[in-house]
Amino acid sequence: MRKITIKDVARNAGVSIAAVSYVLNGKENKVSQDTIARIHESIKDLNYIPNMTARGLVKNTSELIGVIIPQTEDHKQLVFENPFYSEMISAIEGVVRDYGYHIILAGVDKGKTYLDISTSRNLDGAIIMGIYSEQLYEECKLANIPIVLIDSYVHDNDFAKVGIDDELGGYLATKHLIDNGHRNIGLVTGMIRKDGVVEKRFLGYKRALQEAGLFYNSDYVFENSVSYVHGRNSGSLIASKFPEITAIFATADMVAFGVIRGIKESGKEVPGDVSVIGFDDISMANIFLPPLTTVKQQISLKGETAAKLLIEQIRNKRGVKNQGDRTEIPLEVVERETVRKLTK
Amino acid sequence: MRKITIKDVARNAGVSIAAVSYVLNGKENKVSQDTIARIHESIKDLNYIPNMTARGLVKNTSELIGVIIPQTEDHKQLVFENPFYSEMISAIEGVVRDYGYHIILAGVDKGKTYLDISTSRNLDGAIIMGIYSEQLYEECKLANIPIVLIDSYVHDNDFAKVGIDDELGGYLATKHLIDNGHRNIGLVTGMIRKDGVVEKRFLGYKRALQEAGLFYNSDYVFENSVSYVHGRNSGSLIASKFPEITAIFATADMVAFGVIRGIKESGKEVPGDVSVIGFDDISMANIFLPPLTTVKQQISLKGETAAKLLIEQIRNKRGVKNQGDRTEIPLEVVERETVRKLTK
DNA sequence: TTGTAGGCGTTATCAC
DNA sequence: GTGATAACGCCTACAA
Repeated sequence: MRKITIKDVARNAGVSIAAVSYVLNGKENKVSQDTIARIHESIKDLNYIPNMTARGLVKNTSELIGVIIPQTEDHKQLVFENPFYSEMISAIEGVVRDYGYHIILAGVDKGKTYLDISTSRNLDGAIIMGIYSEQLYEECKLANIPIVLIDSYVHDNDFAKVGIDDELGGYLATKHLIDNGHRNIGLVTGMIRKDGVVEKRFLGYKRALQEAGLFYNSDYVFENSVSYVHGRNSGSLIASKFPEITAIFATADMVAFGVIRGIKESGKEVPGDVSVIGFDDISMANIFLPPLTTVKQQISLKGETAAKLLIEQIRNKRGVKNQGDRTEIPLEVVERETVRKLTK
Repeated sequence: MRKITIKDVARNAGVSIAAVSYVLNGKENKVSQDTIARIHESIKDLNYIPNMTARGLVKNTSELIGVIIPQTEDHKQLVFENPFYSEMISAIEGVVRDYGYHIILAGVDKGKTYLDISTSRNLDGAIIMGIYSEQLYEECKLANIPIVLIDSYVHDNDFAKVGIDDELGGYLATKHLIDNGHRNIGLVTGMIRKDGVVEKRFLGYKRALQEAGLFYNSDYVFENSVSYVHGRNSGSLIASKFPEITAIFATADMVAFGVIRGIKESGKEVPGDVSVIGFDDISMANIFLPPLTTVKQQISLKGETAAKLLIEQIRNKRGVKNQGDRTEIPLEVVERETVRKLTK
């Protein structure tokens, strides 16, 4: 069963190839009403579907958008265990589809894989989630396509960025704890890297402490991977060795889940003995028991925004150059059941 | 900055275009060692990256694999909130990448979108997750590319299928409850559709009941969407109106989470008052508190298997036609803390 | 308004 | 061994 091409519809409609191409591309003013009708009919008859590959070759576009995702180090699997990413991708796919694009999902290995996929697939644009090496950013520039970075603080005007005010988020979380009467507040977090979201949250944590006249104690920060197990380890460590800590700010919900587990395993209660606040508000946060108090970032909105920004850039290719702005999605703490008000 | 092509490489190396193409495609026996070396050097020099689009046009392949995902009805968002899918996609992406393919992620709207994407993008193959209408399957056949269905029981030898023995899973879950002394066992589940996974699990539930000489009571099955909220509603309903029910089989972990929440909200305990067993063993199952007893399907393995099967089919295009086999991933119940042994 | 023809980057067939 | 050159399916001047 041969694939049917523009030629077939041309023949079937008794017109030229060019005519078909015209109506396919909306240049209908170049074609008579009669021809248009005949062509449309043929298209329907033959069930013709344009070949994007061929089109892409000549128009030098692909209607394809790359979504690049962090790689877990060990597994060479996408970091999908964290539902955070799935929610965002889902959102991205939604808007992108509305505009007629499709998504290519790809992890990036070591080496220059990114540039590879970008140019070999002729991507129209890309969304990059999470933080990467400088090298990746350099590659991206070479690729020379619109790119929007999610959650990156890289100082570079070549990329549009969407994210949140992580410093504020850290501040909000910590302040919420302070407002509830807590004074010795632990921080359980992933690696604090320069210009990473985690660092900002950490900074917010310190600011809230300082503003409240509280002493920042570096013994109270438990820094490791942003993972459930790290949370769990830290939780039990805190519960057993740091009885003075009455509240914990975990810089990701997944970590918070671990913290709570660890605490409970050490025979203490949340929020009875120690309060916990998370970060992200992934959908599990409200499903977990007890429901997690956390600072909510609107994950879907973030994805949508990134997608829209990207498409805008793609469409305005010739237009104004992107300014490197960072558009920020609002934040709010949502109170559920893991933070207790300290009376006394 | 013009994109550099095979032509540039040829010129730079002082050889013909054909020669370059040869070494690019491993037909090195047709080219002298010297030429090969010069070409490789030029490639590196110029940082040449082949254009898959052009290649695809002539070879009529794309090295692209479609991953089609169910659509939630309301939101037009991928059904990604269920981490189940993310885990699988992650697995798929991993193996597919190893073989040099990329993944196009797409939800399918109403209408014939699937065929569209498949032929317009010239997909080399596709993986379809979940259950769809007959119409979709018909479309797929028209597309005429290798397709593997995940979790489908469609009677059709044109597709390879990978899944699990859902009937057995349902049986195992229910039997586990029975073995722990429970006699009045509720079933909380998504819609029971003919040939759907849920129906099979339902059948397994009934078989276990029957085998144990237990009465099947249709009042005890709570059928609605496979969602957290449905679980929650059913949980509280059961806890308040069906005190005789001491155990519940929820046909998905997400539902089980809801059930547990509902039960607790009605002032009862899990597993103290009522036991709950889930299905899937998504990663949250072990993170949830209490850790969920559930029947584990190896989600990643399922994705990997599907991907490998598909690639095999793609590679053997000329070879044996797929037999429509359904390869099944083993199942096991993993005991955690939501099922209590009834002594009485 | 319509059709012809060149070209997008590659591959592959044939001569040389 | 090597190199023209005709496809692949489509778009778009340009000419008719």
